[in-house]
This record gives sequence, C-alpha cells and structure tokens, in this order.
Amino acid sequence: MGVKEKRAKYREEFRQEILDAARELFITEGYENFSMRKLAEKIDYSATTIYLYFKNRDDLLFAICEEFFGNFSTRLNQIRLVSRDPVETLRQAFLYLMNFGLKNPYQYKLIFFTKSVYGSREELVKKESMARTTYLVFKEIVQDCIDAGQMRQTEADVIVDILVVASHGLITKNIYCANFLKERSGTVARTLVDVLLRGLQK
Amino acid sequence: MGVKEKRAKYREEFRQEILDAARELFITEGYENFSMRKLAEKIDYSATTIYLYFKNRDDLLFAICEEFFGNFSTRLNQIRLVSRDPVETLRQAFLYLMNFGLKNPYQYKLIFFTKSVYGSREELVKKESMARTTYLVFKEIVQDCIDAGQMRQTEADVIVDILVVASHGLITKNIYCANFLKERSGTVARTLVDVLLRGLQK
DNA sequence: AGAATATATTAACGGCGTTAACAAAAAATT
DNA sequence: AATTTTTTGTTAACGCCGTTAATATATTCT
Repeated sequence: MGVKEKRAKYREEFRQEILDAARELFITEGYENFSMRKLAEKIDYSATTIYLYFKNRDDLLFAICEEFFGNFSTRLNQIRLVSRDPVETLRQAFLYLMNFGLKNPYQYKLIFFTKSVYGSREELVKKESMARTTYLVFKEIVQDCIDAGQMRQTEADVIVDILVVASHGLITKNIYCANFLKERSGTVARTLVDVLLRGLQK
Repeated sequence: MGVKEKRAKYREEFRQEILDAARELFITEGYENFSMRKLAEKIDYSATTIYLYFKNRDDLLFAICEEFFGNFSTRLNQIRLVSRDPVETLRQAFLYLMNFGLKNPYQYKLIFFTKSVYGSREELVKKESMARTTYLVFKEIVQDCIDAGQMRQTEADVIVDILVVASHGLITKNIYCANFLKERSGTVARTLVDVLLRGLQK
C-alpha cells in the first residue's frame, strides 16, 4: 500500500543487499526457477525497484560472477605468495577450484554452467573483467611451472584448459548424475589430480 | 479456425514426429528458450495437442534422453563385438562419447546437463531406463579390462566415473567458455584420453 | 521554498506451462 | 445403418514470468 518509510540511504549498500539475496535465491532455486518477483518478495520491495540497481536478470548474474572471480583471483595470488614450489602452487590452485565446486556445487554451476554472461571471446578480452584476470593469473602459475623446467613443454593455455576441464567435469557429474555417490567424489577428485599432475610433469 | 482435416492415423508415428521436432527445437533454442508453443507452431498443431502424446515438457525431454541412450548402448555393444582387446574397446567407447559431445555439444548438454529427468539414484535403478542400461554396459567394458589384468585394481564404478567426468568436462568447457578455442578442443581431447588411459593401466 | 533528482510504486504487455471445457472425427457397438 | 464411445483436436483461461511505462513520493540541490 504505502511507500517504504525506510529508504536506501547508501546506494551501494542496498545494491549489495539485493545481490546477496539474489545469490542465495539463484543457488537455492537454480537459474531456471529464479525469478525477479521472488527476489523482490525476499527483499520486501517491488519487482521494479530491482531494475533501478540492475539492468536486468542477467546483469544480476554478471555481478555475482564478477564477485566470485574477484575473490578467486585474490585467493590465487595469496597461494602464490605462500608456496614456493611452482607445481605445488598449481596443485593448490587447482584443488581450491575443485573444492569450492564440491562444497558449493550450485554456485559453481551458476557461475560456470549458465548462459555465458561474458559474451564472445573478443568481448571477454576487451571488457577487462575479473573473469579474465583470474584466467590470466591461473595461466601465469602454469607458466611458472614450465619456466622452472618442472613441466613438459606444452602451451600454458592447453594445460589450464585440461585442469579446468577436469574440475568442470567433476562438478557437473556431481550435480547432474544421481548415481554419482557423494562419498566417492572425494576419491575421484584425488585420483584426478594425481593422474593429471603426474601426466603433465616432465 | 477449422479443425485439422488430416488426422494422425498412427499414434506412434505422430508421436515420433513431435519428438523429432522437439529435439530440433531443444537443440537450436536451448533448454531455456524451448517452449511448448513454439513446438506447436513448428508442427502446425495447437499447443495442447502435444499434451495428448506427452505428459509435459519434461516428458518430452525424457523421451529424447531415452532415445539417445538406446542408440548409445547399441553402439557400445557393437564396439564390443568388433574389438577384441579390452582396453582398446574402452578407448573406442570413451572416444565415441567424447566425439559425440564435440560434434553435438548442445544435444550432449541437453541430455547430460539439464535438470535430471531420471530422479534419484533409487528411482534410476528401479525404473529400468536406457540410461541405466548404458551405464551398466560401460561398466562391463571397464570390468573386462580389469579381469584381463590390463588395468589397475580399482572399482569399475570409479573408473567409469573418471572417464565420464573427463568427457563431461570437455564438453561443458567447450560449450560455456568463450575463450576455449574450438581448434584446441581436439588437442585437449587427445591429451586427456592418453593421460587417463595410461594412468589407469597397470 | 521551490525545482530537480532519486527512489519507489502500480498497471500493463506479451510471453510462458498447463488445465478445463468443449467440438468433431473415428471406431466400436448395437 | 444408427448410435454410443473413444480418440484427437480445438479455444479459453489461470497464474506465473521478465520487463517497460506511467506515476507518485521522498530526498537533495539551489
């Protein structure tokens, strides 16, 4: 009926509030069953208010992705500072990604397996997104391994791809295959990491 | 306005016609943008007619999945008959899955990465679906390798999981990551197969 | 105080999946 | 051959959805 008595004094603060609610809703309901109206009800505002802070539904998802990749690249740089051995750094980085996926499968799915929010390759490269930054850091870690002579001479891009492929596969299977017992996922994950890193080393 | 002059004489025939149109529409438009109304328009019938042949939207998807798994398990048995070496059989089977995915990414996605149409593990096991059959054949092929002493003693289930994980990962990445150059996918695929099979052999 | 801007609302458009009510053709029964 | 029943199709409607337009009110600026 009446208008909200409490207004959003600080735009960014309220924007973040919406984003948090959206992330939760996206994860619990899934991308398909998310709706702007549900989100509106959750934050107790009308649906159209959301459009004052986000262009549309996909803009919300974009913000969630960027948030994730921001944290991820920070974490990668931390790992890099702590660990001295390049291959060990790579293992840690890879495990971090996989463990995040195993612990937060639906957020992982939301970020990596939903209608790409970053457009084509050209758009991705020029847009200077956190997603792009993260990829570059990951690639640098791989390059460090190659430069240190501890990894067979393959294009760093390909190696990054292989690792990401493995991680993506594990999480997808974990999510979509009902006959994929949860207890086994740990075993599969460990085996995957070992086989891949051993296969990649000189 | 008027009622259709040409009626569907043979139920199964018309059902298949709908299914073919649905598959095409699901693949071209994606699961998200598929709609019963579009399908209706495509086959030139009213939307509600579809409900005389399929329970609902997901029932259509289920039929498409079963169709695929039927073909897949047949193909696996063919490979098994031709090839004599167990590991070679496994390689062929694995490559068949991956190549199908690389050639038909959106159908692969539709079948493996959409809201599971097979329910929980218990439901999957008791329902006697083609999906279940396919999994069992795949597992038998792996078991043959183990029995022949050519593969390290690991649970066959785990090995199947690892291979499927790799395949799923490759296809997902191929679909969702704009920066995943198409030309590279072949290289990554070959490397994956080699590393995995070598790592699994005794 | 008054103008301008930011923030929020309701109403509406055109789409969706699905069900209900109904019509007509085909098949079965008498 | 006439009539009942079943199958196959239709239109209308319900309650969702994303998004835009028009509008009202609060806050901020001058």
